[in-house]
Amino acid sequence: VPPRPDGKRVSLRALAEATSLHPSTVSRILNGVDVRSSAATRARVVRTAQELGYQPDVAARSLRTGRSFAVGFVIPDLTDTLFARLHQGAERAAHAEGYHTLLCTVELDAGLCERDIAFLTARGVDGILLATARLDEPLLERLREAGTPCLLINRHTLGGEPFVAADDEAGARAATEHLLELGHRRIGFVGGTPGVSTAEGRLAGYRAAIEAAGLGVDEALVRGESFGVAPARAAAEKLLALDEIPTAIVVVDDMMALAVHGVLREHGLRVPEDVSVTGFNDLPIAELVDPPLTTVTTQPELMGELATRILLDHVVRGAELRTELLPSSLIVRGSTAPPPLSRAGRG
Amino acid sequence: VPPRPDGKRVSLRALAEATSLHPSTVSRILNGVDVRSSAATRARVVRTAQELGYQPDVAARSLRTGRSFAVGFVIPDLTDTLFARLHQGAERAAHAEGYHTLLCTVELDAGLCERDIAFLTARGVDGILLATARLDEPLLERLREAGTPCLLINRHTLGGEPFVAADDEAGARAATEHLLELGHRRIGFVGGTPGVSTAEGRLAGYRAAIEAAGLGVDEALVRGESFGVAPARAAAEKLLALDEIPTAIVVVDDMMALAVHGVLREHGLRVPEDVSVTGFNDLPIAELVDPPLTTVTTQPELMGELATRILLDHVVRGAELRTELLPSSLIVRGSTAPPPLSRAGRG
DNA sequence: CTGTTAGCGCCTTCAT
DNA sequence: ATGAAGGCGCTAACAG
Repeated sequence: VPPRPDGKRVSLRALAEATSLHPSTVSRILNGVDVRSSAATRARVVRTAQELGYQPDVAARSLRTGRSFAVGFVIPDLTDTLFARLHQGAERAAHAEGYHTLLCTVELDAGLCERDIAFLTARGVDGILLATARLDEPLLERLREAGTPCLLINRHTLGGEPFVAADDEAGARAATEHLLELGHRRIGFVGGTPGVSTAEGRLAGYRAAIEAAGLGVDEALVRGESFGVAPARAAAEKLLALDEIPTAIVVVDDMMALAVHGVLREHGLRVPEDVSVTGFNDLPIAELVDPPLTTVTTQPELMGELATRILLDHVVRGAELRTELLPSSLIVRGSTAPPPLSRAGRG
Repeated sequence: VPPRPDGKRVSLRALAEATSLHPSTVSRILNGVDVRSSAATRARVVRTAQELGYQPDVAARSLRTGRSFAVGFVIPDLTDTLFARLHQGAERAAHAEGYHTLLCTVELDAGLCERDIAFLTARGVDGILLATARLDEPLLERLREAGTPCLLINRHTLGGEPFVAADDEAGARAATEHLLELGHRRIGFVGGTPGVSTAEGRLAGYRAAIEAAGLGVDEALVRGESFGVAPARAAAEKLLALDEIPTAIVVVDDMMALAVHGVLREHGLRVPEDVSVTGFNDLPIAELVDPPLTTVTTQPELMGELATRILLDHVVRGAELRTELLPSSLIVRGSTAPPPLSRAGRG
């Protein structure tokens, strides 16, 4: 006896009896596969299926087809709004194909680990979206062996695996150029975890802009050990301990930018009058704080949606996985202004 | 032929052959059910299971047992950190029992709707955690009929359904009392969506504190049509349009409190010098902004964890669902201070 | 155009 | 203490 207390989920067999057809015929019609039935019976079946509220049993279907109709979504921390937004897009695209996402929460910056692979493969996900990849991700090989397709999202590797991510370099370059145009010449950088493409890409964009302006990169101005509020505060303190402090700081992330702002405040410095600050990701708070934060936006929902579509195109229809680089664009708000010297010069 | 390209997941049968036992024996041993085998063979089976990396096929197991080993988690929007934190706790507790959570994202304040029920029951979840209930939630009856247990989390109904939630009333009362102690007598309230327990409970706490202080509630000071940043701004504008504006505002949510702060700023008012502001939920940004936000904390991870444990105790072991009210506590930060008049009086 | 058959991997009753 | 048998609900080959 099946333990389910209510004995009345309509099965395919019940539907077949109701329509005086064979289960397999009904199955074919409802799945739109091998449709040789007349339009009349087809309509009849579909209608009674709706009337009886037929819902195919996913477990049975999975067992039979070998597909679970789930994609794993490996993410560090939904508490970070960026990842929540990525997931929102992914969920929407998954539902559109009758799929659902299976969340696998991992430690930030730890990459993919055995436990996660076990969790996801045990549930037989048909594919994986990995948002936490490091530049070197040896365990991807394990997934390949297991035959589970994997698409990187948000962060990419150096191994040439397909990914969907924002153009981090262009975003950081735009932010830095914006500061250069305002007249800043001494621009600090508060970065993220080394070995992670978002951190490295944004740093590269910062460097590229500085060098394109004919200025050398002063390595004393490049700080940041890892993502996170505490590291950001530490990095800011180091920048403020310099003999000559920067007049602007490019920060790798919005929350971290707010943390940097906090440290500046503690030192009696005002944003943007004394020091300009830029962030990354355009979190909802960015426009609520004072001053509203100049930042780079990256359309995370779109990214999640696109990545999921690409992955499911592969899983469901056998298309090739492919890489997409999404544009990032600068949003100028109140946290950036000309440097104090040029203001003094003007005044 | 099963479509899975790699033909080599170890099945129970493979394990049986490896141990020269019958599949059913192996099953019994691994599930710890009806254990009549000798300790020796038991150990041998467990060991080889680990060696071969045996993972029971969830689909097959679900089909057979009628359990899906998944609980649905109905949530409005992971972008709101509160819900992300609830989920984090829930996920942890679910994993501890071999369960996973199946996220079902719904519109904020819409309660439970047909589509969500269909989504979750189609996947045969063994239970549902509903974080978006309204005080009147007629569709819960539908779930009862379907035989899917449901535990409310975060918000409760008036129908007496079991829930796990924070003491919203006590939290708002504490915030209001704190303002009263600072000397405020004209305290505004920016509330959330009517018909939702968190909004109503916090409003009730505000009222209770005002009345306990021997003051009458001035209904002109009670504003707010629904949760959200835009409604919060509108409510703040209304409070500032009064002949005599409040010297403090209790806001039903942190993000909304920041929005209110923004409106105050636009009107040339400083927080807390001119107007004090309190929030609710203690989001991570609360301590990063300037001034850091005085708010009420509610341990959302614990709430998610506890609710999941209670639900699974019911699902797995048949325990009764029960209600738990978690304490909320006030965190005093920089956004609250004595009202301007008393400061003038002191000065 | 429709029905028959078989089996996905597992658990559970019943028989040894 | 173990084996045998059956079936959960569905789909995909192969007849008719």
